[in-house]
Amino acid sequence: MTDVNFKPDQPPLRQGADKARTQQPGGSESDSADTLSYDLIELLFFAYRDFTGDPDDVLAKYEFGRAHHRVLHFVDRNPGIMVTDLLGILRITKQSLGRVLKQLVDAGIIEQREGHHDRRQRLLYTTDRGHALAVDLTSLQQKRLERALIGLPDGSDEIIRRFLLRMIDPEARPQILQLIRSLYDLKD
Amino acid sequence: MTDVNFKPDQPPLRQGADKARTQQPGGSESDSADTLSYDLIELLFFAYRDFTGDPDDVLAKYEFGRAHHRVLHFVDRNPGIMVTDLLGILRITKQSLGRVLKQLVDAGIIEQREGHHDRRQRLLYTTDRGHALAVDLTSLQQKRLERALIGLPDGSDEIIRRFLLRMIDPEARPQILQLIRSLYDLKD
DNA sequence: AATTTACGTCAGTCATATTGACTTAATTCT
DNA sequence: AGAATTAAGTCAATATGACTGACGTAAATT
Repeated sequence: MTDVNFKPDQPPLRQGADKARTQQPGGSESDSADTLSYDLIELLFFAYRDFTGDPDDVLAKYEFGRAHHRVLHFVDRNPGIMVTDLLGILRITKQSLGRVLKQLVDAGIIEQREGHHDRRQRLLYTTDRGHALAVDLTSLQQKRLERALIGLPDGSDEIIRRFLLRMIDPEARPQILQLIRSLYDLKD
Repeated sequence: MTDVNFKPDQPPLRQGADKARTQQPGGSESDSADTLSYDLIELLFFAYRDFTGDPDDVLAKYEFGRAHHRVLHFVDRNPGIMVTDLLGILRITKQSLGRVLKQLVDAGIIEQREGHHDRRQRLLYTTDRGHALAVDLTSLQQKRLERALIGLPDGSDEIIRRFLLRMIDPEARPQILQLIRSLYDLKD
């Protein structure tokens, strides 16, 4: 067994069923409305966990964490991005970014250059090494996505893209679509 | 503007394009193989962020975090679960769970009862309050999922379920399918 | 009777995030 | 030209959620 610690020889969890509330786990009884369905929620939880797990393993060798990955990813995707814009994408504070960014710069993964027109700016770029690492991490995730998609009916990726886009807060979608340049045409 | 701090009046990010590496962001040039595509990766990132954002806001009022949510969720889903099994699902250590669980117990959200057959066990149950909170959080996420699904072609949810399942490490799938009882029949 | 299991706890550490205040330099506004 | 704003960085303190390693106790299993 890998990591998860189940005991498949025991009755699959839940040995108790004594209290008041009708003891149906995802109970279709006393619940809010028309039977909560948990499957998508839980699938998303586990899928995302494993999705981020691949890069995490590689990053660990560099003594980097997920925060470094996010910064590296968006800098590599947006060469010359301003610190302020990066903060906006990541929705973290300057102070949080500060430490992580410094480590990436010190490690020769990210480079800062003065802005052309605005000399207050420190535009961010990946170095060649940094770009290589970013590509490495991205292709791990890409491979997982490809493996998950093969075997699904034609047009599934389109459906999944639309689904994911619509999971995002409507107000945030325009900016994200802009970020993901390849999807300008995606039907909402 | 909500939260993301873009400047739509500026050229949509990236003002620089000077260095060596062909400055195509997701470069179809020098990259590993057949053009990395970033859209699904980024959609998943933002979708998951907003998906967890709804519960986070509610939990903040209780002074709880995402760790509490995960514990609450899986205890509510598996009434009478053993501490050991919960650790296995969450893939965290006893010590990490300890603090969070204690807070949930102190707040009257989760209840511990001695095992029937095995008196070493502290089986975990949500209290009525805890169950109510769990339902509350779940329905927020459920609503977001429903909003994302309406308008998609028939059978989309099936495709998405299969996709998400296949994003999970193959070794972990059996246990997860067992956890998500409603999906026993899901075609791999 | 010895071993293993379930649970808890003590103590220390780390990574990632937060808030608030303040500085410097550069740009923009009036 | 002077005032206000913006970009970036920094100091200091704090919180959360995770980790390791070690140890203890009670109950079950072998």
